[in-house]
Amino acid sequence: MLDIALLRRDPERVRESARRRGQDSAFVDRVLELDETRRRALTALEALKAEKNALTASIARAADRGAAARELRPQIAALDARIEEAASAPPVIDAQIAAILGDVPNVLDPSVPPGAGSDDNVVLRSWGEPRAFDFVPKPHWELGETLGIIDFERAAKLSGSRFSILKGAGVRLQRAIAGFFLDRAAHNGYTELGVPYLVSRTTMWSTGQLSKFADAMFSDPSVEMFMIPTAEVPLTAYHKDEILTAALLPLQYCSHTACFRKEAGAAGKDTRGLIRQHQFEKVELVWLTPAERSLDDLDRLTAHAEGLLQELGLPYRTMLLCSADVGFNSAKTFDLEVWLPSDGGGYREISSCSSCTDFQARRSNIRFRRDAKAKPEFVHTLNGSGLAVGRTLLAVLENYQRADGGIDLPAALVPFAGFDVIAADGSAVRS
RNA sequence: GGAGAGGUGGCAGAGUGGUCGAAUGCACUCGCUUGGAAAGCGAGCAUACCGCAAGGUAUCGGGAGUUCGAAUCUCCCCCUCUCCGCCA
Repeated sequence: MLDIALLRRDPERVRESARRRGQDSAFVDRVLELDETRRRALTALEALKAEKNALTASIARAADRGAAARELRPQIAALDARIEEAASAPPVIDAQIAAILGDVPNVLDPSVPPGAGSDDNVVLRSWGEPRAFDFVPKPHWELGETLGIIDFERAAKLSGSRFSILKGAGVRLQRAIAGFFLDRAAHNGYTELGVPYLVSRTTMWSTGQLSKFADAMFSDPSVEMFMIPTAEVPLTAYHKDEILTAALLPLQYCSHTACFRKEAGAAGKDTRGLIRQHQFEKVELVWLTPAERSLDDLDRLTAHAEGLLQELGLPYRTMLLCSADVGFNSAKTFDLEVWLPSDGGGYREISSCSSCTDFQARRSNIRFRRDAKAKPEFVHTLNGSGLAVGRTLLAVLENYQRADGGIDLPAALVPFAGFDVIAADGSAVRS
């Protein structure tokens, strides 16, 4: 949520950000108008309340309270009527402002390049050479089915489309990937949390997933619980309603969770394979940090995610998302796209690293004090995948496939997997 | 699911109808003291909103009510804890 003070102080900055996102900026004037009305109504109401409080206090001070109360009752009753009338407006206006502001995306960082869509994202850097194959590389779903380590058919039988069942070496490899990510996260200073996969409506709202994205999430309305679309939600909201001390910052958390998404808007896209599933695993990295460190720490977080791809020897490129492609919560986002050799080759998103500035912290009410006497300030929240586990699995399968259909594991995964080859018959082999 | 207890400032914990935004302790900040430190002493120390300011308004889990007046009384809801039941 934006600070309404920012709209008062610098409305043009908010308008410009909205325009750069390709969105209507008319809400700025609407909110400012409501705000003006609200303040006038509030001042009037508070004056009446002050008047009443003064009368009440005089009763408390009177020698004979009963007599004083009887004497002042008509005056107070008259004030009560005016107060009741004056009190009706502010909450209504507050709700109107909150409803508008709650659906306004974060203000973009100045360094975000202009653009109209994902084609305008900027390639910042590339790492690694895509491997030259002396055979036609297969897509991972073919590899997985041939090896007998991914079973889409039976998953569809159990749950429908966009589900998969990993088996044997496949699920062991997935577990190794997650273990590798968590191990590196620990080395990079992240504290691992085992978090709930179901969270309340309030929590979802406080990290910006609601109310705009309710359609994208699985939920149980009977208990008002939502299945997390990413561990960003519980990790970011972990310190909800807390006032932290500056010495604690920056805080770094990571978690390996399943994630659940309806993918309602992606009908017909990526219908084959592991790319787009209703349920997938991810290791998420989250920072809480002071404003002045926000962008530097975003670079650190991104470097941590990139380091994983480098250790795995997976070629990737780092994209700076353009103004139209930056998500609702984010002020600035880097996407990491991993090289997939199948289908002629191409880059696919495997991590998205964002600074949400104080946008989520304001919704979550997460603050800190610079020193004992300082006023609490909102922290900045950063998040990024480190990395998407399912997509890493398919990237490993495709990039490390052999002509015979077997897979050579990248060296970094071997200690976590306990094997270094998936043989052509699907068996895990330690050579 | 049943029964009970409880939710007060950064923390602990008083407060059961008025002068209570809230005792006290801890933590923290500043000062005195000291060669320095500890102890001791003194002062300060919740949040949000409105206002140039003085100041005002609201907030004791959330909401509604009683009352001239509610942290305190009533009702509803939420959460936590304990015991019982059930269960991976």
